[in-house]
Amino acid sequence: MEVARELLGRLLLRRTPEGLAALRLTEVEAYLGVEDAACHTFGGRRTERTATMWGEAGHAYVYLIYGMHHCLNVVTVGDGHPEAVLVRGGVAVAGEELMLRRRGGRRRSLADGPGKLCQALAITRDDDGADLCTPESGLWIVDDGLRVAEGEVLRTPRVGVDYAGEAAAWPLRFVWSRYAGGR
DNA sequence: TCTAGGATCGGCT
DNA sequence: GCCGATCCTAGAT
Repeated sequence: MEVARELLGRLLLRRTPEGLAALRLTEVEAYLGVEDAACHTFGGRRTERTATMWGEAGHAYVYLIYGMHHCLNVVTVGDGHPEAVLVRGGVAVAGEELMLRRRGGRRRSLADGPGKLCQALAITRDDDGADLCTPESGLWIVDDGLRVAEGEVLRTPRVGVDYAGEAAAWPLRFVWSRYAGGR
């Protein structure tokens, strides 16, 4: 929850042969590991897919959903505690034209959803395990000093986890209110 | 080996 | 607001 809150306003950068692109994060969700029924590692599940969630904090956990979209997560705790933050949305601060091309010219919904965000940044399963703390990975997060005021942080239940029982109601979705609206 | 279903998106009504 | 696309993953057999 702490990392989710702190990621709002941070920059997610992406370097590929096509060029540099950057998003300022506006929407994230916390997934609290083995005790969270909405989390892929609920109940201690440990599979090939979720292997990176069980690994070192600060790395990317990328998975495919609905057979066609990718979702990017930031692995948090580490040390046997497989928790993560799902990156759900951001606004362009660099490389907007490049991201537009990848998104098929959809300027109004460039990266306001986890699948769209991955498409805009060309993130796939190949990026699973990437070290998000160094530019050398080509996918990394930086703090440029900007801070999102506490009064601008909106908290709601997470999206699409109705099946998760009690956990479905936990207010683990963090949204930068000035960018709320797009889902 | 089989099967059900999913941390979504976009087009259509 | 509804619904189909599309295929991997995980659990059951």
